[in-house]
Amino acid sequence: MADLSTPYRTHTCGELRPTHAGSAARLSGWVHRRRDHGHLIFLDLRDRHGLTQVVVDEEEAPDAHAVASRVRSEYVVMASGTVAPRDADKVNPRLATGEVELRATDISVLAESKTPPFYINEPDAPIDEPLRLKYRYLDIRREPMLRRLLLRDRLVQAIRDVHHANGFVEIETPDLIKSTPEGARDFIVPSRLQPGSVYALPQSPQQLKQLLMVAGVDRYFQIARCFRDEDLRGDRQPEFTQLDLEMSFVDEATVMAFVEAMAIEVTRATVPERPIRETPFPRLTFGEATERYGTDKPDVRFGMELVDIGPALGGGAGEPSGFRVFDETLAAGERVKAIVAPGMASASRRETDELTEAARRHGAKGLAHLAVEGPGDVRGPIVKFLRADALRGIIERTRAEAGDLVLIVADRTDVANEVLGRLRTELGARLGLAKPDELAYCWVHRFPMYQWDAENGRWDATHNPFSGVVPEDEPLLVTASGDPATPSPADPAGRARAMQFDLALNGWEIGGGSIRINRVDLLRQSFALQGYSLDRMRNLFGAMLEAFEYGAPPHGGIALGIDRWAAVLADQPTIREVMAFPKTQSGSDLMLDAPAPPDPAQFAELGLRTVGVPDRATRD
RNA sequence: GGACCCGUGGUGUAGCGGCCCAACAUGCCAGCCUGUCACGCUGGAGAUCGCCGGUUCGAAUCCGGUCGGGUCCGCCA
Repeated sequence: MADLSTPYRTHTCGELRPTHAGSAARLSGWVHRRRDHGHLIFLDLRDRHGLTQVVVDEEEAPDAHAVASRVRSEYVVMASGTVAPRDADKVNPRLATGEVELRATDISVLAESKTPPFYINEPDAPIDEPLRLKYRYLDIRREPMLRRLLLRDRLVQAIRDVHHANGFVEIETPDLIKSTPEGARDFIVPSRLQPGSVYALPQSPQQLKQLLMVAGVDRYFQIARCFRDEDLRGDRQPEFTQLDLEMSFVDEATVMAFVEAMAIEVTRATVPERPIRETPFPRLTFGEATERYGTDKPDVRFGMELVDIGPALGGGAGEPSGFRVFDETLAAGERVKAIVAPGMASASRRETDELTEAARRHGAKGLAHLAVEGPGDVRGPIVKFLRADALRGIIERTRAEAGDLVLIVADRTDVANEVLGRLRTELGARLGLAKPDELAYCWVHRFPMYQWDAENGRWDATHNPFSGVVPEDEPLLVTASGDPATPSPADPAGRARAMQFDLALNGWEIGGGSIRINRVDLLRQSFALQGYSLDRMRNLFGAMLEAFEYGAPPHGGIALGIDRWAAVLADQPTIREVMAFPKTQSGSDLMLDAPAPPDPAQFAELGLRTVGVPDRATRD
């Protein structure tokens, strides 16, 4: 360790113990709290390491006492004196340093402070978030925020350790790159040297890391800043951080195995007190995930899975169930699915109305419910329509028990899954079904390669456009017509599955990866299906396409959202809580007051002027 | 682009047509206090209720707009 001793302090505010008793010490920190007893003043001195009580006795140190009596909250103070053990009845068990105190002989004010706009010394006090963001440097002085940034530091540190221990090389890639059309809107940066041209900020280092594979780097990782100009959410900021990694000469199993082992080790190093629910991580195909949980990022801490009750209703083929909505849905080839809300049979009319309203908001035409009062005693508005055996069949298939509420959606498969998936998430939270400490990782893989973009009449990559196809599905990468220029929703390509894998944690999507296409012919074929002409491909991905002519090794990797990962590990509802300086939903930095109108001189230099924006968008 | 919620002394809340030129807690200021640790006691200052407009005899309270913040939809491979 370097020698970091300074004139300002001999110890931190979290360091002194009874073993230091009798020795001289000097502390510097912020005044956390002052307790003035007239001739005796107590100062709690705080730094990021802890809190130490400083005692100033007017008889012992009149000068120090005079200084202490004019000191206020958040003043930066240096206190020198002797470490003294406290009498047994004066020990403060809530402080790590509570068995000792510093008897000050000398106190000096290093900096005064205005009264802060909110409490820094009361960790539980609620504060309006905009205020916290404006004074983020004060917010970070508060213990909860500091604790979360320290957790994030442990996370990133553990990530670096594990990667280096496994032969990965951390390489930085540029932030001024070229715009590519896939995915989100780019942030662009005008070029001064080439007026009229722009750089784009990377949405992720995707192409660059693949080029590093072509370069032979073999195992790369980076804690990379990424930028996407889309609307914000609790789990989305315009700039965010990814753990980006890529490996050569690997298959799907190798990448997933490494990421899984890495995630476990990193989790244990970061939050050793939180149990990981299941290892190896459960693996669900995309189809299973959506059928059973109604989402591709399931929270597998609790069951309450979606159940297909079609078969209990005659499946549209046999005897009709008696309830016309169900029978017509099944006859149309659509689905009737259900979830069981445990203990909610006694839900009030108001509660069931709210659930129905939520279902409608999420796109369902309605929501049927059955309250299981006891064995054979089922109540609800649709009971009178249902044949007895259909009703019995529903209870059997859903395994609903006395006291449970069965919620049923009859709709297209995607609607039924999505609606019930959302209800499951909401009810799981409301009913407290998940153990709050538990960390439930799970893999979702075998995504469809493409989804049909009805608006543009073409196939769109479901995830990364460079993702490879599952080998046995390679023949499916064609259109029905045989010409990639005339795609249709019935093309075999729609059935092709990607070597794509997402990592979910407690219902958050924290990462997505794949084995990439490393053959130029397949890459071209895949892009052609997505409606890219050869010229457009060259313009957009020229470097990649050319590089792949020079021997691209088989490779694959993943990107994990560090902010989301940290938020879940820190048990926080938004990623803002684990970012030092986040932006508001409208993309403002309330502390720096960004974005701000441009300086016209800067604009002129770049050959730019604003058009069609309000007056306030220009600065004098 | 859309839906919904929030905006009252420094902070967090209460008040939701007249009882409010606004209450409570805490913070702040002053005085007192030698063992506190959310110290205590006494006293004091501090908000025209985000902003603009309207309804009304009367608006913190109702309505419209606007600004700011949040949740969600769209968007985000």
